[in-house]
Amino acid sequence: MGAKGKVETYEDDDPRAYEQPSVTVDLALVSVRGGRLQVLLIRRDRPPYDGGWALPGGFVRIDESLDQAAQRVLRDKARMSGVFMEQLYSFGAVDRDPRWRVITVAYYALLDEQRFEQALAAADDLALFEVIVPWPGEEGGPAKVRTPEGKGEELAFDHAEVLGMAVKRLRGKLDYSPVGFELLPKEFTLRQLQEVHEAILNVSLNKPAFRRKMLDKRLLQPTGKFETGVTYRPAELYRFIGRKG
Amino acid sequence: MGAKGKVETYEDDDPRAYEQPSVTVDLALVSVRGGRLQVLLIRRDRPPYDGGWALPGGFVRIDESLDQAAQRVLRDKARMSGVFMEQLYSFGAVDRDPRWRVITVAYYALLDEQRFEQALAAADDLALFEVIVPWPGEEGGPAKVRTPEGKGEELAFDHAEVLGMAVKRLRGKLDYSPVGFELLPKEFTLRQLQEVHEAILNVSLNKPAFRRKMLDKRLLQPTGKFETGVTYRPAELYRFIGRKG
DNA sequence: GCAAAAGTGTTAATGCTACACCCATGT
DNA sequence: ACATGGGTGTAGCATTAACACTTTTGC
Repeated sequence: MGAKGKVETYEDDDPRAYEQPSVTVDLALVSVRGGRLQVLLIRRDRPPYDGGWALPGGFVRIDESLDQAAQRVLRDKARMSGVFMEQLYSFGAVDRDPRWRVITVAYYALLDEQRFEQALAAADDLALFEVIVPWPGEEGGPAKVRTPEGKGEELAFDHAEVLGMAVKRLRGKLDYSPVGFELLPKEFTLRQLQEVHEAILNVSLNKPAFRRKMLDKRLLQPTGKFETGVTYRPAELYRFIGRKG
Repeated sequence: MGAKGKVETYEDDDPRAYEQPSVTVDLALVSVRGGRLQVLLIRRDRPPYDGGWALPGGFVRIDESLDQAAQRVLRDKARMSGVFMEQLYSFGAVDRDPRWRVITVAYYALLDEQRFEQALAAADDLALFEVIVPWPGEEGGPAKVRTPEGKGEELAFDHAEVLGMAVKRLRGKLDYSPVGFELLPKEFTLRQLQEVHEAILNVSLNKPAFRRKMLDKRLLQPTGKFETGVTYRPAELYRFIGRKG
């Protein structure tokens, strides 16, 4: 690879000189329903991990950015767009796919209950799982998943690590960013917001303290409307000031 | 690409069906010297960005993980190993390199003053720059760099964004993780630690408050030794309990 | 003694937790 | 009337910020 002149050239410029790893994006589609953190997974029907469950994903094409690839996968697999989505981390162990060398750039997307159910209905190959990540996960340990009936299932590839890191990231961003609101409809009660926080953190929170902390942030606008059809005093509905006009 | 059977197959399995993007790792080698945040950059001697300054980087090979690739680049470019390094973010805009489609996985590495100077001395193509990122960078705006003499320089590719995000990440991790210690020698004074924090955050901090906050974390061990050669009362030297025995 | 920076003590403000209590609704 | 959860007030605790002050060194 004839280096000429300087001892250390900046780079061996031409990528075609090497065999290239492939690049995929994988998506953790998460929601909170009934106080539980949930995720949409796709069943593998061939080896490796035949019968296991995987995050939906796909190759990054030569003419699209990483973010565009993630959006495309979201459209193709869940028939959905306009969802809050952020890049999570890139996973590049050599043997993470036993067939080929594949680097994956993981994203997580936050779906409110309605969109989550839309996705579940629109894509017949997606299934819903609860996510279990014990509290002090610290250095992003792996997540476990189980069916709503409680049956534990195996995650394919390194997707348990990916999902574990997604939950860890959510936990970290919860107080200083509006991720909590992305999991709720446009109008929601403070109790719903608290349930979202409790599901993500896997702890129970003090009601008055939570309430005041949220209101003090000046990110919530009271609508003057109230929930209906409840047998107790109806809670006021709030809007998040910022995203999702 | 003949999909058979199910409507949505899990993935078009074979990566060789597509033209593949290339993957590189780029490294932000940062340190704090003289109360200033600094970075090591490499001069480009050919288009694109001829004469501009870039983060050292290199292609990810087929038989090495992302972390291994980052370690290799650190060895090759800075002749160094055993340095604290973490993955930062992956950048994948289609036109971020005008020649080829290249996705880069960015890492940042934290060097103490001594290692920083070793790297600068060992690699004749690296140069030192000060990093300027105004405080409320919020959504990780681009960084600017200038020479120690104050001359502003251009960063190649999207490396201003990468460096900006590295600083933002450092700022975020400063309170709840030991990143500050990685920029200091094994034994250091509390004033030095404060200077590191001030340089990263670009704010000035209250001395007694900082002191107590650090000591209360139980991460610092007093050595009983004191700095020498100063014209004022010598400060005690502390060690970080944890990393770097 | 003086200058400079290390290191300590005190007070005030702030934020969070816990708990008690009242309010509004459906049955 | 009562059960249920929404919503508010208050007091206590811990953490942090600000400032004044004392200590130790070199000159």
